[in-house]
Amino acid sequence: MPKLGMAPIRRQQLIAATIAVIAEQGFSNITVAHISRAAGVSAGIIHHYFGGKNELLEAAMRSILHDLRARTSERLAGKSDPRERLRAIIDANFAGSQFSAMAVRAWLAFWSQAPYVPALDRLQRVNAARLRSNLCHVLKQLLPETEARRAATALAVLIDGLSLRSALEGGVPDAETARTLVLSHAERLLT
Amino acid sequence: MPKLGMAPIRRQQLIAATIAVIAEQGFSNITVAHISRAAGVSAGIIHHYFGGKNELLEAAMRSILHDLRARTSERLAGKSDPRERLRAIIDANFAGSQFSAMAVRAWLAFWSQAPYVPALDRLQRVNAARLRSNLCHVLKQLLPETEARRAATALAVLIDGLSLRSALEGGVPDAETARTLVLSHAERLLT
Amino acid sequence: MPKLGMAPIRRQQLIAATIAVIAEQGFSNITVAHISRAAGVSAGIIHHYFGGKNELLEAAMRSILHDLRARTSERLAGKSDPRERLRAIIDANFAGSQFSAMAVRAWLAFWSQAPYVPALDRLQRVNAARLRSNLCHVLKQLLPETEARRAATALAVLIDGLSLRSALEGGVPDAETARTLVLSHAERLLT
Amino acid sequence: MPKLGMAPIRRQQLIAATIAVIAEQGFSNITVAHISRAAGVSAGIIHHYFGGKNELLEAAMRSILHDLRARTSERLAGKSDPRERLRAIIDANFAGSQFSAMAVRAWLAFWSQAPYVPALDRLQRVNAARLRSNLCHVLKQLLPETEARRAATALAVLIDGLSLRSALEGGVPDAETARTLVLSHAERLLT
DNA sequence: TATGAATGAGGATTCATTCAT
DNA sequence: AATGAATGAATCCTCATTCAT
Repeated sequence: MPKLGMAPIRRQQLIAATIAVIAEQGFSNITVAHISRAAGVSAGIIHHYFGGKNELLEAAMRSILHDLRARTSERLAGKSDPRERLRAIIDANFAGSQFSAMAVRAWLAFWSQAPYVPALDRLQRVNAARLRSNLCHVLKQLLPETEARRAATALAVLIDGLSLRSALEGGVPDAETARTLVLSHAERLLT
Repeated sequence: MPKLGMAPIRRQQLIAATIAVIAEQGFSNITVAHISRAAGVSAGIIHHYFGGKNELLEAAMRSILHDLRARTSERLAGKSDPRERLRAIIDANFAGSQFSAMAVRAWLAFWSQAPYVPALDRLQRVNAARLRSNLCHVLKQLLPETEARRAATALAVLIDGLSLRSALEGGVPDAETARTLVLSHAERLLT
Repeated sequence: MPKLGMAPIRRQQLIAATIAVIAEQGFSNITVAHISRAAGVSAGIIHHYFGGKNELLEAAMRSILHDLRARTSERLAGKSDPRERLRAIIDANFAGSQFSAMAVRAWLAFWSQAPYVPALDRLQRVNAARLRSNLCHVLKQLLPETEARRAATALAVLIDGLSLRSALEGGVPDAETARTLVLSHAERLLT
Repeated sequence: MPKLGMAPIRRQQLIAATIAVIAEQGFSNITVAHISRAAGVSAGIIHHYFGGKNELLEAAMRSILHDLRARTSERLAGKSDPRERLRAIIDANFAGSQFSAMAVRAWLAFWSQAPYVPALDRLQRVNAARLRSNLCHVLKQLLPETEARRAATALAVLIDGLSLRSALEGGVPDAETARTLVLSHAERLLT
């Protein structure tokens, strides 16, 4: 049932299906057939809209990253107190879809591929740099520069480590505990 | 040229080649052809010694884990001071081949597959539990139980997070910095 | 923007695009997408006007043959001297678009398909028969019948061989040399 | 039934099947499935031995050209009289498998592809140059150089044109008539 | 023990064609 | 009349696995 202006809808549909399938089957086992079936469309349409499997995968990772970024901006908006801003950054990484079971699995999948796929690697690096820069910026208002930088690295590593652990343990991730762990570490760094 | 007693040698050869190839190409891109070429043998031999690709993969992960365990025991041997023991555990995770560029890449690859392959999942869980248990055991001698458990989790997450980051950044991992980061965090937890 | 009386225009547009694309990409590599893009229209329209890819291909070959026939009639018109008529036939085959780089490539493409596509085969045979009959008719005025028939065959073969060579060599075909070669051969046959 | 040293046999088998299938189905319609079925093997083996469809196609054309070259050398061997040598060259082009129905069809197919496939183009050009050079060399012993060169071109064009015609007409090619036509033309050029 | 030949299932991709708008 | 969305069949290719030698 061909309609006009389906492009953005289908693209979004396919990206969502891709993330779901990656989370469910892992990166090495996904096929365009799986994805298209999950999206309720034919396999050929993926090439129509994305040009190929790799491009779809890249678009999916980009979408996840975009969501994270949007969530961070949103939570940061209107806050000026450094501690509040720190909390906002951490929360953005452990809330909503980001920390859902599906999202962490997809994260893990993309991480595992990034070293071998330049396009994914770029995205991963940009994202890592952004997280660290966000943390660093806030921490500089609370700590001396050298300290701030070290603390930013430590927090970023904790955040990634928790995502990883969550993906590996399965089930619904315990966002609350995760947040507490990072925040308590942050507090310790600030005193 | 059939020789007697080749089994353990060949098995070791193939496992080493597997880890090397995984580190170099990632998990989704390896083939038995790659592995056997890297090992300098024919493709068929893999089935002779391991029964199939999956079994070889499992053996490779088991081998990595075995190495880590051996290294930990070795460093722990003869030490009774809790702080020294803590340091030994951390060092075992960031030293020698374990933290080499190849090993972290292989780790990441196995992590990404574990949720979808029961055999790998078991290994991953056993390993994670052992690390936490090791840390917990030591920390209980320095902190109240609840605190100790929380601290063990935090340190384990940091260790995994650093491996992940190291795999993603490429190049030779900075084991020194990694160790420092974890140890300084540990110190903070103990005071 | 639907317009009335577009049919002949669109058909011509598509046929021209088809010939251009065949010349540029060869027969095995053309797609309706290529052709429609070259014609600046959508892919679906081809089926609207021609019913399918094969029919369009047939129409394109028919168009080339039609041009050749028109050119021959034109040059033959008003000439009664046998030698002049012979020259006219030859010239028609090596002049204008017929012998252009594009046309010879298209010819070659159709030749290569003809044995496997009845519709194209018919066209090819009709054309070959017409050339031979034209030549034979003229030559009979200059030579005994048996000789004439043999000479007609030789000239037809030379003409086809030159088209082939020209298609294979690429670049702008040297129509002048081609004409000279055939005409000098013709002269030799007549003396 | 895997055996050792099958490589050359299988390669030859597959090349023969390729030529047969091209002759039977044309270039645009052949698939690796057709070829492998004709050779009585599986489709995968083509990639094992040739790396891919294109490489097999190239090998097939190379094989045809190699045969022609061998046949020419063979017929030329031990002949020193220019007219005899000329006859030998022509005969090599119209005899045996070369002029069989299958071979001319395959020739036509390769011709049609050459302009779009560099590897085939190279082969085609080398072959054309060799034919012309062979003819030229002989004719220089019978005619002044300029004449000889022109005559070589004319004979080469006739030979190609006859192959083309033969492919288009189908059935068993009339090698006898072809040879007569070229030879009579040659005689005329020499007097 | 070890190899290389061979297979066949499965995957990505291409593409002519159909059809609602 | 014309488009672009959508399909599904067909094609090339990959690869784990099997097996005779």
